[in-house]
Amino acid sequence: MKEATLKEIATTLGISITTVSKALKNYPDVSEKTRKAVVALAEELHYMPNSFAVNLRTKESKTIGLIIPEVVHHFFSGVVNGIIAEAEKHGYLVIILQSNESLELEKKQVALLINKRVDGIIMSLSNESNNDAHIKDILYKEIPFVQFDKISKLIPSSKVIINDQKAAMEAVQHLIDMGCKKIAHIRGLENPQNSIDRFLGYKKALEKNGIPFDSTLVYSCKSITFEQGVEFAKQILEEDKGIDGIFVITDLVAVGVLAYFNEKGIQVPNQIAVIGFSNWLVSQVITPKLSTVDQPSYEMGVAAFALLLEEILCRKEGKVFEPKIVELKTGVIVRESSMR
Amino acid sequence: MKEATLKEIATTLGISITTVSKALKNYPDVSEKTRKAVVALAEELHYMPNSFAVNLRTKESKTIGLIIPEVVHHFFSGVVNGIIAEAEKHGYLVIILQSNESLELEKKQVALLINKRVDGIIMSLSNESNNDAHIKDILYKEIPFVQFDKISKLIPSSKVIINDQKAAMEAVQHLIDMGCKKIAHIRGLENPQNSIDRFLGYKKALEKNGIPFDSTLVYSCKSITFEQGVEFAKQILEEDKGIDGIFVITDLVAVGVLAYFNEKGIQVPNQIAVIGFSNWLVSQVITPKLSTVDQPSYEMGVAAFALLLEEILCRKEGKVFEPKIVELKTGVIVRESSMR
DNA sequence: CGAAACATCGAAAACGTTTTCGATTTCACA
DNA sequence: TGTGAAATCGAAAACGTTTTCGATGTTTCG
Repeated sequence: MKEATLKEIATTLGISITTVSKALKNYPDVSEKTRKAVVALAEELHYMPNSFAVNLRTKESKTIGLIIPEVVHHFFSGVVNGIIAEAEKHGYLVIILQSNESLELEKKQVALLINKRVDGIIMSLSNESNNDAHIKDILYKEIPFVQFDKISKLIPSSKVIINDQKAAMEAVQHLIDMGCKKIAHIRGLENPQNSIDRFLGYKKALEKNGIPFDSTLVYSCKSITFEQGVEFAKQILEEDKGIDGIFVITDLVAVGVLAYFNEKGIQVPNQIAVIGFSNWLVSQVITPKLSTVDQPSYEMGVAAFALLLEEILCRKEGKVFEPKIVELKTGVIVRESSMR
Repeated sequence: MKEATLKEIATTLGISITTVSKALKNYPDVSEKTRKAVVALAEELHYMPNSFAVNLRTKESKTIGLIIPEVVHHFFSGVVNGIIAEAEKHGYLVIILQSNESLELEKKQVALLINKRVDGIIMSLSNESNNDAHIKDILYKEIPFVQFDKISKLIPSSKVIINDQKAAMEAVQHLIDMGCKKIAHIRGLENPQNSIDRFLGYKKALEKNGIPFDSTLVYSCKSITFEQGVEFAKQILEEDKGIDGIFVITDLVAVGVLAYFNEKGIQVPNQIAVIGFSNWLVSQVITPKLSTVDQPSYEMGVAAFALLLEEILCRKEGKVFEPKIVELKTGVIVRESSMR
């Protein structure tokens, strides 16, 4: 089960390794005759360049690393999809690692990828991560690096993001346009930037429409779960504050809200309108169908790889690379839960 | 930004490359004194072995390839999760490719992985794929290979599967136990093995309970979608055959059925009980909560990597490897949609 | 004291490719 | 026929590691 090598082709053809290599890479200084002979024999032996040797020689692996908090997540698997597709188009393969939102694991994985000498790294930070040494290592070693979604503004690298604040504003504006007067917000955890930004967007939308902000209308999730949504929905009904619209941090929680409202016979959207965030699959199959904000996950993946490739090529030429920030558009998807 | 090498350490310490290499790998024939000096300097220079060179020398990359039909799918992302976790535990990285159910892409990707000289390949076949040349290539090249979920029985490799037939039988048995007398089956596409097996399981369960099989109670999906479920639910109500239980090929379609029944005020499970397959996230958040069959996706990933690793190690010692088949247990998850 | 055993080291080959640079041959043209 | 240019080839170094095998020096022990 020996693999064919340049040497093997060279000796059977009675020429040098150099010439064989050149023939296969269409160098101009090899005659048509020998080129054809080489190509023919290479074909016959199913010759494939040994990528280990090529890597060593060229100092690149045509492989990039990707670290995300979790694969089993609608948004991230969409991004993964985009990255893989775009990478493959350009002859790159993708190694995926999962931090499970653990800073410690994330550090290990960065080290692994650096050690593997990937040509670049794309990453969405775990919640605990921020401006840590392992990230600086990447920059220090001048490894092309792109952050997406959960980013650290302190790290000077290319970034692909959405404007969470603007997206949230549009979602709340939509509720207002639908006639909602008293809008609650079920927000995410304290720390994550997107949680904060969506909250700020909610506030700004109220301001812009002259609606006074009322902090008792903001409910903070302890965890991003269906059950959390059920709980807050119950609380909202019990408090009976006259809330007629809810902007929820993400669809999963929003679906919990809908489930409880359905059970209690609350009319959605007529009594209370609901809008979520992220356009999970579940939002399209729930009754009533959930309005939400579309995050272009696939496109984010494509953009992230494009930026990475740009940096890879730029550095290859020895130039300095100026990090870029790409902000992708979101869009409100209006469905039954808010249409009135 | 020069990387430290063995040579660099050797020259600054005035010893040979050989000794440095041995010192770092704890060979017995290097004195304690020099070992400590080497380790200290290596630490100081942040020495990391150049994996390209190691790959070339050892002929292994500590990397495996994974080809799946699609990442953005609850089941597959679960498997991916298991594989990545288990691989990392053993020092392996995972390159993921997506066939998008296209035979052509699948072929290209197999070639890519072979060319990359991954240490092994794990794969779930696309629907069109069966006993094709590109798969045989893997075996011919003696690359460790494991199939999971969507497999070809014609390919003699290790496999990780669930018993779709048995799982389907149990699901239907559950409906019967709940008192269903006339049970319909919404089945999947014609070709895929799991679609066929689930159908056979449905038939067997009926037989076993002395219920005559009625082919007019079987509805064949043209596509695995929510809308398809809605459509068949409508048809079932219109036909009014007295159906009181439905076993559906997968949760997504089952949720479509539930949505239509909800809209028409059909009582689930009292008038018609419904059970799905795969335990998608959506099945837990729909109203009524959908009974389903749990596929241990994470465990399948773990098992698949374990088998692959076994083959890798076995072949490394030059032994012949005898393919193994692991069949994982499924379980019926009883929720509201069938509990009565 | 001489031989054997042991401890410590290093030279060198090998993995397979890419690329530089010089060598050789061929050919056109003055 | 001689000269320069063009065409064609190959030797060799380099990438950084691993490992075999032999060399040298040191200790032990009969």
